[in-house]
Amino acid sequence: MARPNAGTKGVPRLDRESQILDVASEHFGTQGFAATSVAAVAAGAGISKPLVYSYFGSKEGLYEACLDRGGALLADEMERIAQGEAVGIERGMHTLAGLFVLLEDQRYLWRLFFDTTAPTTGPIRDSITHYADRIGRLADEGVTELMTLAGNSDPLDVSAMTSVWLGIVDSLMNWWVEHPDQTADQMMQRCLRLLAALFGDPSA
Amino acid sequence: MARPNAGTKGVPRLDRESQILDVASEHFGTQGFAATSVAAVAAGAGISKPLVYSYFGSKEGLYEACLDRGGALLADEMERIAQGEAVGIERGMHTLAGLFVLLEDQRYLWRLFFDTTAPTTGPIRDSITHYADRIGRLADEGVTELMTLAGNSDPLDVSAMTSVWLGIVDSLMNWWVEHPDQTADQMMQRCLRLLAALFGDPSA
DNA sequence: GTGATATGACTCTGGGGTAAGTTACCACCG
DNA sequence: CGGTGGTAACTTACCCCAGAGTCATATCAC
Repeated sequence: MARPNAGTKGVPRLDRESQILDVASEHFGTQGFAATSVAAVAAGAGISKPLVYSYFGSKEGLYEACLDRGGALLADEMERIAQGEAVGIERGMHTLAGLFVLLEDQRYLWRLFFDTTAPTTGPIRDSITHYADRIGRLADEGVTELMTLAGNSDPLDVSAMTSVWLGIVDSLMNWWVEHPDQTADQMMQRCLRLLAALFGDPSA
Repeated sequence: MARPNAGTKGVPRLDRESQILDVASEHFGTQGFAATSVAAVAAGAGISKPLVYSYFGSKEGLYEACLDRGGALLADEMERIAQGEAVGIERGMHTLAGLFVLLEDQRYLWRLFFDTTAPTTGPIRDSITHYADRIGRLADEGVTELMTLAGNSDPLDVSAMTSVWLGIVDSLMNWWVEHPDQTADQMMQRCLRLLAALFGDPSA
């Protein structure tokens, strides 16, 4: 029977995969795993569902591919930043600056790794754990430095502080999503002002 | 045909409703709306699915009932705390102390109002908005005070700082969920230590 | 022609929602 | 104080559909 839209459109697999991952990451990042449907992703990419399955195997495979691409991007950049000389609060600010620039066009990416509706078993669990650990280790490192300088090295305190730090990043990313007109630079300036307000920085 | 488990078990409606809401709030709060199934809630409460529907009408009705009960509890307590004299960081600490005591046995409750998989239309949207606004207004009030004292009253700055503050509360609640052995009092002491580490409090 | 790109039209399962029936409690009547 | 009808509390067994996943086929580049 006639299938008027079939046949290649001349888009190579790797390009198409990348395009699908763009759409899928946004859906997963904003709606969450459970609330995202593969059909919606396919429609968003302007293709049909079977092509998505042909390239990624399953919904979980698609999510995993998003995690791998996004996680590598995030973790690599954060590890690069962590090699700087800054410590304590300053290191945190450098990290934020890097994240703002990196994620300006995909602000939802951060949330992929904090989705409570994601499956907690199998390769997805592993992938989330892997990248969350890489990111978390850097956060932990920075927080440990800061806490040690302040004379506190209680492991639970460090753990809680790390969680708070990641929560701060999370809430800034969410706020940014809701304020699309804000540039990365404006975000950074804002963070510096907030910091100044908190610490009564005389330069404010 | 035989229905060996049918018939009343002598539990009055209001008691049963409350029990269902306990289970449902925990599921919704930990798994999120989309990833929670009514059957699982019913099983958790030791009853069958139709009873849940008989009492709450729909999955959304059930969620709304959770929101109403939890939201009233949260907002009332936070409004009570806000009547105190404390300002700035101190007010924040008082709020945390109150929340820790209030939520010691239902730490997931906070997350009901920050679930991205919840429907964004209809009465649920209204209910979330209502309580999030009540809570958010208090947070905004406290943050505005703090920022004004520091000489910054830019509305976007205040908005972002409020978001960060709510994010801090959120991350502390999440950390608490993952550390069930920690008491409310221990949490409060920990927060004071973290604050001291940040601000170099000489009393530390 | 061959293989990569692509799709229409299916199947099937999980979970929201329902119809109809069962049992226990209780108020009221005799 | 026993019967008895009404209602509240409950269940089994089902319907139904959205969405995950598949199959057979069609088109195009080379």
